[in-house]
Amino acid sequence: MKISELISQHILSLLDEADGIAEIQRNDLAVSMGCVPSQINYVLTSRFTPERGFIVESRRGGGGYIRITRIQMNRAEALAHAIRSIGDAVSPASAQGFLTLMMQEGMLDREQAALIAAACSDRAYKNVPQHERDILRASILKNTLLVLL
Amino acid sequence: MKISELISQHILSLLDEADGIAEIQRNDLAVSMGCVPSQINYVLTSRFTPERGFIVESRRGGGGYIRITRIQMNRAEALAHAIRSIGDAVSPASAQGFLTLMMQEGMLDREQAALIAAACSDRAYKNVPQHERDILRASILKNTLLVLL
DNA sequence: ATGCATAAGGTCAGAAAAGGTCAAATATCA
DNA sequence: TGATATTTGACCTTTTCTGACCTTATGCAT
Repeated sequence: MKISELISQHILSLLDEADGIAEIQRNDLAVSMGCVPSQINYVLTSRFTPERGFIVESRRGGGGYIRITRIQMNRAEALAHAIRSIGDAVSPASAQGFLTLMMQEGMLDREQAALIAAACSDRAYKNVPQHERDILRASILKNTLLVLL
Repeated sequence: MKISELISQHILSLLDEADGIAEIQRNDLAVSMGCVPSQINYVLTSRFTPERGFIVESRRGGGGYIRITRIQMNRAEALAHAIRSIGDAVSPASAQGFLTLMMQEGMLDREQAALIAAACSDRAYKNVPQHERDILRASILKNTLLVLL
C-alpha cells in the first residue's frame, strides 16, 4: 500500500472521530508513518484541497500544528434539515447545544452562532413569562437560521 | 500548551476582570508562569500590539510595573454608543431602520444585519402579545448587538 | 547633595521547535 | 514507453524560548 494512501486514511479517520476537525504535528505523524515530513505536505496538497472540501491551516514555530477541516459541502441542505428538526419549544441549554453542534458541523461560524445564541438567551426574555420562553426561543431560532439558508 | 499562549490568556483574563487595564510585575509573572522574564516581553510585543488594540506602558526601577490597556476600537465604541441609544421598546420599522443605518456605518455586515433582523421580526413573535413585542424586540436587539462588542 | 546598593524592566542575539518548498529520483499506470 | 504520481532529502522561514548584558528608578548612608 502506498504510504500516501495510509497517511490520507489516517487523517480521514481523525476527521471522522473529531467532528471534521483534525489537528496533527507534522513531524510526529511522519515518524509514526515512517516517512519523511515533507511527505505529509505532499498528501495534504494532493488530496486535502479546497476543491475536495478541505481547509488546511498551519502554524510554524514552537507549538506549531497543521489543522485539517472538512467543509460542509451542502450547507444549505444540512441547515434545512437542522431547522426542520427544531421542535415547537426549545430550552436554553438545548438551544446552546444545538448551535454548538451546528458550528462544529460547519453550518455556522463562531460569530453567527454567538449572535443567534444571544437572541435565544433568557437574558433577552426578561419580561416574557417563563412558560412561553421556550416557545419563543424555538421560533426565533428557526427564523434566524432561515436567514442563512 | 505553549507558554506564550498561557501568558497571553492570563493577561487577557486580567484585562477582562479589570475593565481593560491590567498591571503586572514582569518578574513575578515570569516566576508564576515558569519562564524567563524576557518571555513576557516577547508575548507583549508579539501579541499585545497597537494594531491588535493594546497599549503597553511600563516603568523600571523600584516599584516598576507593566501596564497593558485594551484600547477601545472605533467600531466597538460606535457599537456601544448605538446600543446605549436603544430605548426600552422598539417598533419593527425602527429596528429595521436602525440595523440598516448601522450597516451603512460599517458597524455590521449584511449577514449580521439580516440575522439580527430575523431575530427582531414580528414573524418570530407569533405567540407574544402585541403590546409586549416592542419591549422584547428592544431587549433582543441589545443582547445580540452586545455579542459584536 | 552624592554615590552606591537594590529593584525593577528592556534589548538582542542565538538556540530550538515547528512547519514549508522545491527539485531530483523512483515507482506506477495506461 | 511516456505521462503522471509518489518519495526523499537538502535547504528555508516562522515562531518560540532562553540567557547574558543593559538601563532606569528608588532609597539609604554619608
